Amino acid sequence: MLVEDSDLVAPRLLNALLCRDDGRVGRIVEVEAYRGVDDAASHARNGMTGRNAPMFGPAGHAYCYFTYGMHWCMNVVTGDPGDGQAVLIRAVEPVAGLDRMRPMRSRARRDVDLTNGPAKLCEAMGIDGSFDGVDLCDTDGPLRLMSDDKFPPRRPGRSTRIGITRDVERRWRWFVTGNPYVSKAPTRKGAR
DNA sequence: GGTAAGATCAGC
DNA sequence: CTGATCTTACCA
Repeated sequence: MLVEDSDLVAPRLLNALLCRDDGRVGRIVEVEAYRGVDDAASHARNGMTGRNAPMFGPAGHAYCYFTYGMHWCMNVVTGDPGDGQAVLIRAVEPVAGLDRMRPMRSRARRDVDLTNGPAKLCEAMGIDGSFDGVDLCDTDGPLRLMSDDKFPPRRPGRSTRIGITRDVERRWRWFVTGNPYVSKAPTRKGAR
């Protein structure tokens, strides 16, 4: 069920739980789909490389990458092996383990700044390169994707993707409308 | 071997 | 709006 095109999986990951083995838990409130080798904005656009190899592996595993010389971001691989499809987790709402997150994000004065961005949530939850490729469905793993009784929103907010320079018109970003942890207010263009 | 750009963030 | 900071990937 996770093995599908990333733009179909992405909105369904909203309200799912990202869980660390130490009790830190975040509810996913913002995602972006990167659709593989045909997506000019994706890290997979030029095929498999050393860095993006996990994107071409099995669905349900993590793809973590280092960028701008200082930040880690994480994706959920969604396609069949060889597809290169993944969903970037752009924001979560902390629901447990806040006391462990705050020390990791000492620059964040307000709790809302703990996890309202793709690199911020990784810093808060301690996600780095050592999580690259881990199976998010492994119940004994260090990082897990889970669901509870809170279903994905029936009508999620939607907009163009953030921070990219190619294929900027596609509306492959989804978020929980009104959630304070969403990283950016929807851009006028392409927002709803 | 050199280099440009990068799925970001914080501070001015 | 700009600086930080450095890995990756592409090109010669």
